[in-house]
Amino acid sequence: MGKRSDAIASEIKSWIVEQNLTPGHHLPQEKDLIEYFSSAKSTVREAIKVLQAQGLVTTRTGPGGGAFVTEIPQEKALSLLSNYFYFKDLSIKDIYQLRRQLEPEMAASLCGNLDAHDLERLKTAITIYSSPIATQEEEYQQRLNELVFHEVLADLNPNPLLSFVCRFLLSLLKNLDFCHKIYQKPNPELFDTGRYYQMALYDALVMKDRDKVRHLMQKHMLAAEKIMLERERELKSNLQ
Amino acid sequence: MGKRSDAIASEIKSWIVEQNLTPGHHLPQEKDLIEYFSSAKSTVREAIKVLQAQGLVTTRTGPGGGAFVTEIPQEKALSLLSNYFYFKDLSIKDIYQLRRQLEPEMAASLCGNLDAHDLERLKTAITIYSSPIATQEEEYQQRLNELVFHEVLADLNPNPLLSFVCRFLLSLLKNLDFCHKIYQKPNPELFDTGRYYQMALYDALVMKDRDKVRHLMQKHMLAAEKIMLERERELKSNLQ
DNA sequence: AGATATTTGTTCGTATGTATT
DNA sequence: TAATACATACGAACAAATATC
Repeated sequence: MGKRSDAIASEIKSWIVEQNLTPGHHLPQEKDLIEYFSSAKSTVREAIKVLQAQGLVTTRTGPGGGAFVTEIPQEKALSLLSNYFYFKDLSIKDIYQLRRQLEPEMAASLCGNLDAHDLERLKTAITIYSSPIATQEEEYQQRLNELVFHEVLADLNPNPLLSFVCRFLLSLLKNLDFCHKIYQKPNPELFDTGRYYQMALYDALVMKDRDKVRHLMQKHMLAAEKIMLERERELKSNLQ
Repeated sequence: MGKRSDAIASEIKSWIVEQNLTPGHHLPQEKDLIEYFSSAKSTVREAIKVLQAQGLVTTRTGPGGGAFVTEIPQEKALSLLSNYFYFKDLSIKDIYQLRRQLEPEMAASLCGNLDAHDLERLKTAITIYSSPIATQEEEYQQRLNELVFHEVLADLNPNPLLSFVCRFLLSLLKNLDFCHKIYQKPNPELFDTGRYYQMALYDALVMKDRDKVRHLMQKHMLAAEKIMLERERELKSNLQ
């Protein structure tokens, strides 16, 4: 891979680590990079574009503008990672094998570390999806709102790794084609058990009963997986 | 974000999903893309460069060349994701909170699904790091070889998600700055317990004793975490 | 508020490198 | 070996965005 622009991109990237550049630092301007690498404008621009596509830098026009080192937004990282799994053909079983392990740990580790405001966020996340359903479109929205509770839990967790992986699993449930189809069908069973567990989890979090939180989330995940697997089976048999 | 090249990149990306293009499909040639988007050469090239940086396409020169849809290599996905955590300041605790949950599940789910060849791979992974240590440099190599066993386990696992996350945790242990430092110091305790657990795990996998596998890996992770946390503490106090 | 200067973004034409036939 | 088809690199002119006065 002797491509010049790629070489420039990786050299600039190694600047960032070697000089310990932090978000906000600005890289040399285009014209200086052109001179430094003695390359053409387009070539340098392609190099910057690579870094931009990976989320490492952002650019601004105008005086004082240029390319700035940036902290990759979570959304960007989620979308970059989902590309990797696009051709991997994930199943409900695959996703829940991780959720079963991680969601209980995440909820438990949060126990006792939530202030009143955090608990309030969780409460509103639950109420969002308690409202009655009118149209078919709202049906699907309810399925998504069901996940909001878990998204809030992930947001509140101080472990960036755990938080990210859980959010990624949630994004798969939201965006994966077959999950999309599963969620589009009415699913009162999933709705009822989901709501029950979320309310019970909220109470246990208020009580700071860590073991109960963990245990409830384990049961919640097992129940959700069971229902989702059934829907997945139905979906597959309908296709044949 | 009204940038033309980004808009072109995301339109091409949506072609890939809408037309269900699979790895190997080739996109229109540069000149056709230029015509289709009625944009300049450099602009279209920057768009392709974005997709390339994200691993979605690769390009080839020469007749029959062009941009081809590709399956993102695992290495590429690992490196893209590690960018996200570069500024996140992860700790041993963060990493092991996930390893504690996932490694036992991974090993257990493998139990009974390994053929003779797979077991052979595991065995050689263990023996790699049993050889005696001569130089200081080999000391560090030994620390890395210790992880090879877990990498093989991840490779063998049929769940792409579980496999990827475990590999990512391993790549953090290898590449993160402070882990690097921890691993550079002699650590006979980590070495001995590691080797003990890996051999015990191998035996349990041969015996297809799933509960024992899970239990051993849980203890292995707890032991490793304990030692790593101590080293991390030492390192931090040395810096002050 | 408006003009200006600065910096990235886009255009276009040309030349070079590389793999296929 | 030569011809062809394609990406890659070059460079100068122009457009758009934005901070400053």
